[in-house]
Amino acid sequence: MKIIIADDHAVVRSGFMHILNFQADMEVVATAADGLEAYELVAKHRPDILLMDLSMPPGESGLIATGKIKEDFPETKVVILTMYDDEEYLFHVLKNGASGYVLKNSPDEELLSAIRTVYDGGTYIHPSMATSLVRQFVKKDFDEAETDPYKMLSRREIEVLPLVAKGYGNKEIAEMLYISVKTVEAHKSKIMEKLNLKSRPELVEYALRKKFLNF
Amino acid sequence: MKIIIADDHAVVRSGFMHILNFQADMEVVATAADGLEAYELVAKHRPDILLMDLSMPPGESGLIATGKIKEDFPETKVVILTMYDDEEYLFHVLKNGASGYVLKNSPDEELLSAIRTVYDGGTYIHPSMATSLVRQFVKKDFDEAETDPYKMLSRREIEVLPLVAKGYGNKEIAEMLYISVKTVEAHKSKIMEKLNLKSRPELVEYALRKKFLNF
DNA sequence: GACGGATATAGGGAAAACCCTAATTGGTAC
DNA sequence: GTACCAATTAGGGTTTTCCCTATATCCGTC
Repeated sequence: MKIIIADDHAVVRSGFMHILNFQADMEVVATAADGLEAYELVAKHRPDILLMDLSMPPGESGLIATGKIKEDFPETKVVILTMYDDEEYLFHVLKNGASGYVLKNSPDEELLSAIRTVYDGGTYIHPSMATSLVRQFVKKDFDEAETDPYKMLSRREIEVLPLVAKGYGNKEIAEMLYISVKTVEAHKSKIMEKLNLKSRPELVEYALRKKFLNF
Repeated sequence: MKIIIADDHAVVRSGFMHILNFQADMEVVATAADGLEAYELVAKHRPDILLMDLSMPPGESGLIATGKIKEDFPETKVVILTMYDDEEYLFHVLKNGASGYVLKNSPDEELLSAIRTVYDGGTYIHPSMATSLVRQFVKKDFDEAETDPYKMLSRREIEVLPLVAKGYGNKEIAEMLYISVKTVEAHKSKIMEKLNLKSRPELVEYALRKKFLNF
């Protein structure tokens, strides 16, 4: 099978190429540094499999590219390789047409197995994430708006989130916003519920990721 | 030369191993998923080179591990492989004793060249960062004592600071570091005293400014 | 030996966070 | 009218943090 690898890190691309070219049934025909380049190479080489990183800053992301490639080159199957085990990413990627979702923190054998499963017409998802997928499938239809904190959270929640993340106490936040401590607690709890965050460190990380912490 | 690879992503480790084992003069003798494991493997194998990622959450970071390894195994040379091209990271890493700093967004040849340079007793820095280093070197005597957390804080304090800033509770940090809650409280208090920080938000801001939160 | 720093830990009380539950009001959509 | 969400607030119990004080050991320096 013909494979293209897309990852923003050159030595990482090279490493994957070495792994895959060791397999008798796999041949890496090209490598790309971002989604745009991946699209162009898919158009040129028409591979069986595109193995692509999800996040390739500053270039086009694997998510965007997946959608375009599935639309224009449906015979090429996309396997996403990523560090993100957050189910939100998984859902987005699958909705955009990817056939596989593999974590970078997986052994080679799993990556190879995923590629072969997808090549044979199946869909591969890391087992630890399959449960999340089923649960989410049962819920109401997933909506694009749900990835954007500005659409998921209320205005007040958007005010409270960075303050909590910056380490201000509930009492301090209450004084800043002219509300009661109980209200702050309630907002924080609701934020974590809406964003499915289980701990304060997760909240801080989320705030950092979403660039909420500009001092 | 004997090499150990440390990176939190299994397939990435494997990829690097493939690249390096292709070289007649290189042999990968072990791989580690975090700083702690890297330390143990260095103790066991006494490699010539440790090729290590800078950020390996949730395990011990490459920065912390570099300091420990340089202290206890000075004959092993550390090459940091990272996505971070920010000079702040570079300086911290070099101060902690690393001999090489290579960006993941580099071609194989550069990685191999860096390893060989370091093995031969040199120091390797990506050319794009060398200018920054010289500029900062000129400034450094003037500013260093005042602003350098690595001079102001003890090793343990440097471990505790980012954890506090990330929102982990004292109890959680105590469990992570195998110390008592009281010790965590003491370290945090000492950190704030030394850095003249008056509140938790100031501590978080400091940690962000000094780029402690991606470690 | 004296001193200081690093690391570790304790006691104890007050304050705060966490967590669960519950309620009210206003606005909007059906 | 009903249901839902946002904003606000409460009660109450448990856990944790904060803050102050104190101690011990080890190591390095003078």
